[in-house]
Amino acid sequence: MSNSPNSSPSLHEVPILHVDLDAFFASVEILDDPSLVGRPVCVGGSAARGVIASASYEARRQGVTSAMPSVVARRLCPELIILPGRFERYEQYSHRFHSLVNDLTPEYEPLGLDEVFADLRSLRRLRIRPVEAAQQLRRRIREELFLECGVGLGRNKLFAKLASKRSKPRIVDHQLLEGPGVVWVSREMERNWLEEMPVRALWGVGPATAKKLQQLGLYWVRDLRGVDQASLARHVGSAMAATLASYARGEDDRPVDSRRELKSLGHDQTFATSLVGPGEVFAQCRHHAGVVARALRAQGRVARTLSVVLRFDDLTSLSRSQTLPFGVDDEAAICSLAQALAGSVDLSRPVRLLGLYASSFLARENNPVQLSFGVSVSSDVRDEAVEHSRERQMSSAALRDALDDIRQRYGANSVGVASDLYGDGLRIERQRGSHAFGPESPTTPAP
DNA sequence: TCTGGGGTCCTAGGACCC
DNA sequence: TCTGGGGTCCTAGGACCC
Repeated sequence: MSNSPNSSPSLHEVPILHVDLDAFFASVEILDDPSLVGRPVCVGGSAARGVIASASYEARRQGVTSAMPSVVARRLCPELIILPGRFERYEQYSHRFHSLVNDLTPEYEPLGLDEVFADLRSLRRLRIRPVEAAQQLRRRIREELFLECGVGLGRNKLFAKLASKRSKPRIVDHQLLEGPGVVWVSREMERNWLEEMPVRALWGVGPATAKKLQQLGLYWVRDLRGVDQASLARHVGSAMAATLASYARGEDDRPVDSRRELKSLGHDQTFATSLVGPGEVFAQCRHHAGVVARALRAQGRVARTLSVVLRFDDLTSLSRSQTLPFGVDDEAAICSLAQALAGSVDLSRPVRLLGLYASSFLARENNPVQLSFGVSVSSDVRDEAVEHSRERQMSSAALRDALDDIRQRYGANSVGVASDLYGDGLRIERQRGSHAFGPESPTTPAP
């Protein structure tokens, strides 16, 4: 890796840039609270089932890494400070980060809050060398956001990402070693890079795929070169086989896409103590429905498909979904569908995680039926409510049909859930017992 | 040591239409 | 009367990314 500045490559050679902020969440926390400087800081869940989302380099020196269970992290580093995370704050920093990249080129594609790919080809007329552009970007991120980052440059996303990984600081024997900050992979270097790379380093190869490849005797990227793609496909699927074959040749045709649209959104939560029984699960559905409904409205979208995911104490998961002929963004409607979907599975086992996801988006103005229900109607819908009373009747009927359909498919009545729609409100009752789990409190009588 | 929460994409089977 | 094949949508599960 001869990344000496005097052999700086051309834009033609390394048009793709990847930036990755160092220890992003933890760094923001330290910026906002200077008393944390020099201390081992993490962001993550501190409860029994929590994991580390981001670890400062001081924490990493003690062996703490992201995705590590917090229980383990604390054992490695008893003085570890685990903060709960303030995602609105990280989003503010992320927007400022994106706007610095945007000053370089509008052709960029965010990956999470703290990484960005950029296509530098539009800089051609400025006669700026890619390494120079990368160094400028790093300087601005440091001087204006007070954050550190690593930048990689390559022919495509594959090499840019591998390069940015090498640009970062490393921990060796509990000591922090500075990284080069900017790393590029020139055409001559590409083959050597791939030669020494384990398959696990490739994008899309996680623990499961790595294990399958290992069983086939494939440990290194170079091992993939001679493999017959059709026989590889029998083990890892045709799409993965094609991707691996391309990457092994250093080819990656994924474009930098600055116009990607959100395809799904949702909310899930792992509980320190598992939920027991339909009552607790349904109450949590209502909370999740509120989160998802607000997120949809913030996006100006309605969703036709809702999915519920349950994870049990043995870590097995199960999902149920339903696609409607119209979109919803209303808390009451989403809640009743979520409860019907959750109620269609056997809830006698404790539930460790409950997730609720929305997809198949429509723009609100393209929704064939405008849904609205009493308790959580947003103001703009309420203004239209009177003149759209007929549509509202339609939507109530359509929603009821959807709920009936769920019960018919899954035999939901057999697990003790029934529902009724009345007026503008919605209520779900358990057949056994008189508890109500609708939008009203359990003791509220029907109007 | 025992695994979060935000997402994306792929696969496979079934239903339905032409 | 018995049967095809392709396309699209939906559902469920799994793997992966940060």
